[in-house]
Amino acid sequence: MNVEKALQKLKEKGYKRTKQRERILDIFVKQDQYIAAKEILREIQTDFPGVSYDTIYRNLYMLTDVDILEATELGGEKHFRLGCETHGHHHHFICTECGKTKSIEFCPMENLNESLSGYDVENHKFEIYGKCPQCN
Amino acid sequence: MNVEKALQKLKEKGYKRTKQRERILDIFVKQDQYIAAKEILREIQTDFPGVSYDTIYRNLYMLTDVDILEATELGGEKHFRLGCETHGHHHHFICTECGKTKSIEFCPMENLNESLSGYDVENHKFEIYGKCPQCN
DNA sequence: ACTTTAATTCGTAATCATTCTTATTTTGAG
DNA sequence: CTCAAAATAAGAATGATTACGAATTAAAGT
Repeated sequence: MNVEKALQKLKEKGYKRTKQRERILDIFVKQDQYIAAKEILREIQTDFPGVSYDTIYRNLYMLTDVDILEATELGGEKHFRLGCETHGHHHHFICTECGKTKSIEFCPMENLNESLSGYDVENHKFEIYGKCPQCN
Repeated sequence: MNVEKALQKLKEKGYKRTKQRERILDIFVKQDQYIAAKEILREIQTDFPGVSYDTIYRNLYMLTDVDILEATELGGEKHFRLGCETHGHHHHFICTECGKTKSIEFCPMENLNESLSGYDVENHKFEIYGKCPQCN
């Protein structure tokens, strides 16, 4: 996924192209890791000193909504990363030091259909935390 | 796990017995589900109108520390429940309606040791969300 | 290019969970 | 009973997130 492709997708959905949005997308395309809202803000302020949290959050949630970003909660803060489109459903190892991730091409839900009969499964979360080889 | 057993465990670790602590434990023993700090506060205030959040959090964290409670983050809020001592490491289905849980006696980490060589795994989270048979 | 209109952003205030601080109270050992 | 350590109360502080009115801007049509 690159910035232009993402903006194209947004256009199809009726969202406008703004400098701030381009910049936000740019950050995610360049960094393959989970990023907190405040880091996005800090990064963007170098170009747009006036951006507000409202703009950051509104865009992050919107981008997550249209499946350009993925969101997760790390240590009480929401973090976002570019969605992986190369493969289907999967999970992540997440480095608690640098935020970089490694895809885990395995979903534990495959193993336990029968043990949840009677339950309406809506969602699940499987994340592995630790230090990546670089940070270790 | 019952209240007396828990208090006994605390005594062994050098923690004192207080009315507030008894009451907190009581709530967890009676409710087999994840509970947010504010719900604990509300419940306790019927008996101790003056309890502060400080007391709640201090105790919840302490009880988690000594493995009497388990903690997880649900929707940006920390939630706690009585630890399941009848079995070892396991995971949970969590009802998003009532907070009740069902133990999942299966850990996905067993399946992927080799794919994470070079990574220092510190922790993991596997939770299934949905509606339990009663709420469904 | 100009106008219109709705989307978007800015600036700031409000909210909510959690943590911190200080003074006071309680517990349990001796 | 006395005392020191532990625990609590009360409220302020913090930090992430959300909300909102006013101002700006993108883009679609004229």
